[in-house]
Amino acid sequence: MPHFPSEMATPDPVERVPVTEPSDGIPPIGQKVRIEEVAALAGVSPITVSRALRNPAIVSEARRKRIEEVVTKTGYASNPHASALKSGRSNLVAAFLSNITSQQYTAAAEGCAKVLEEAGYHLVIARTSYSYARETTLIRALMTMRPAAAFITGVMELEENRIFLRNLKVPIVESWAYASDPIDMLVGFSNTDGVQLVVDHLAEKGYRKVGFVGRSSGRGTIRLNAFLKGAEAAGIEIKATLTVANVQGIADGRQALRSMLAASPDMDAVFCANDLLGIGAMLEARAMGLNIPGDLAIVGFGDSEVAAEVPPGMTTVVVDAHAIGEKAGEMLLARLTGQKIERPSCLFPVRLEVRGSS
Amino acid sequence: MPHFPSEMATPDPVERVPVTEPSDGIPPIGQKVRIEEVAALAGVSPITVSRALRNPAIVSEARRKRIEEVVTKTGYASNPHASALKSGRSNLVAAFLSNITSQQYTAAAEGCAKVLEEAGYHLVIARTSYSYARETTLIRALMTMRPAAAFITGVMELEENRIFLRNLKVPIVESWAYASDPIDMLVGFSNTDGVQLVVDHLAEKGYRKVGFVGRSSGRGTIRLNAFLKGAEAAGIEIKATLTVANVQGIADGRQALRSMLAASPDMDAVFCANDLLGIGAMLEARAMGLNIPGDLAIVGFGDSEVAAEVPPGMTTVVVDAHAIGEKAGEMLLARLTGQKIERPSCLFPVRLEVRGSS
DNA sequence: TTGTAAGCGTTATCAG
DNA sequence: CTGATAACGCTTACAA
Repeated sequence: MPHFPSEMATPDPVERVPVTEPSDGIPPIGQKVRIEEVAALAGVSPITVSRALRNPAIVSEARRKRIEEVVTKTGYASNPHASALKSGRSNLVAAFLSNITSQQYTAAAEGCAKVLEEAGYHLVIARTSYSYARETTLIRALMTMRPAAAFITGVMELEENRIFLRNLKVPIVESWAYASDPIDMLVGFSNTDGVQLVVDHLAEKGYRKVGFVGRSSGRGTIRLNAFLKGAEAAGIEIKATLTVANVQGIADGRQALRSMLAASPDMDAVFCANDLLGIGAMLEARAMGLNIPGDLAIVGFGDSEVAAEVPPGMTTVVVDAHAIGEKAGEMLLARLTGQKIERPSCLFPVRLEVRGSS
Repeated sequence: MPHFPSEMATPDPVERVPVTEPSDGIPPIGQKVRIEEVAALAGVSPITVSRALRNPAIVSEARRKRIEEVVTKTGYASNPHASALKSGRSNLVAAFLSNITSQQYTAAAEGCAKVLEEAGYHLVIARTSYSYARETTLIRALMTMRPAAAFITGVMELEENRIFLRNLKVPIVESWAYASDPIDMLVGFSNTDGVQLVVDHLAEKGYRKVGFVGRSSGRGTIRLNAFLKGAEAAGIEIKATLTVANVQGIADGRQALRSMLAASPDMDAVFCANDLLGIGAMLEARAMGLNIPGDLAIVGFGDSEVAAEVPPGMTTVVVDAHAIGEKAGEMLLARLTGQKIERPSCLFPVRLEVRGSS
């Protein structure tokens, strides 16, 4: 239970940094300047200031310089709401993450935000994956902000929302899967191929009685189906499949492994459709005294930070989430700056990182 | 290297959900209605619609009902930019995270976003911790959006920015430390007390030759200093301290442990100022064949998901990041709805979760 | 290349 | 409790 300060808690000596640096570049802070004043000081009209700021090339060298000086001196920053109101487009970019605490998605958001921020855009992050109704409400709410673009970590499933987003005519990047008909653009990888790498690897190593743990919706289904199909073709017997509803934590992985082994003690390998499940499975297997990979091989999907670190190292399909986010940011930016995108889809190749667990 | 689609990649069969549900509540999507039209349809003036939406109590029952009907029917959503332009305040809340990929901070952001979204606010997340110059630029940029409030995962250090934020007169919650003079409000815990719990625990268990791994800036300093001071008082000898600059990953923890053990092989315990470092240290210690806690005890700070799972379980100071975020959201909301906050600081008690590693 | 005029959609203000 | 009026600060459209 939180409480209010009392003599019971010791204050932390927080270090404060006084303003020491000479104001080298950083404009004075805390003012409220309008474009009109900048214009007056620079001896031009407001619209010229506006142009100098958003499209310097079309303003004469001399005036541009003068304007820039005044902007720096006054610390002018344009009011994004006024700008958005008039132009119908803001400097916000909407990011829809199905899970805001997922390392993978936040890594992607981080990459995307970094690229966009350099161009003056800001990411508004929203969490979607609770229910379709909530997702719909959320998209509507965010889109009233007239974001300049949108980034979706995943593929929008609800047709109604796809249509809505498409109609907005803003650049949109979906991601994380190789969907054939993106709303607009796509930065993804083939889950199907990633899973196939796993199947091939397991087959080659001689594993024949395998289990599957994964989520039961969205991409979870893709990975499950790809696995079932691939395993059949490779002559691998599926001893057990276990899908967890919406969670993907380490604890779920532990639990899943325990259940599956109870039902099918003779499994020789388990494929976990994401790394956290895989790590849970590895920890549980070791706790049960199993030898990895001797008694049981374990393979994950996603290459989270821990995968390489959990002994003996978890074999996993590598997905560079940060790079996906960066690429998404670049594609959005290209569109926003009027460049033609010749290919609306960018695919990252999938790769299996083989480690000690298989 | 990303590439563009070719025959090499297999498309994923992405499941699409058609619009089947009857439009129960969810208004039709994709329209562009203005307040004027709603007013006309309801037979009132635009300002009455505005009032009915933002302060229903001051509009007569009859008109309010009529307006609500029209709003539902038309799917009207007010333009937040026009609103923000006129009123000088938006429905955005700025969140400054020093690290957007930290589980702890995103968990807090998640909690905060959840609370705020129920009241119609949206979190704009920005990453601050690169340099003071960047932080300053970022704050300026975000604040031009006239956010209704701000949430900071940490305590703002730069005095210049503190003053700027305070002058904006919007509700602000700092967090994650017990600072004595917050900009506005605070939801935190005493790092000093948390570290003291660790010191007491180590002393009680008989560890006398300990090492410290942590970050060298911000809260890192607080934890380091508290540890040095506490250890001295408890008669514990500090064999080694190692601070890493800005990273806090598992790999850093491994590296740090190796360096420290090389320099001081007789350490009997290590305190890691965050869990990821601690987990790295544990994995490395085990890889080196050390027995935990027999040869070496390890204690972390933060209670990340993995702490409990890495065998034999890592002792750590528990910080409920999600709850901190929720509480922050509630305090901001209270202020935004005009409630008086009697106490500007809310502290969460600290607790040591003792597990197998010590 | 620059400027003028007008208005984006809402809400503050003040009068009824 | 309701309405008329006038902005909020910027950028589009058009003219020079």
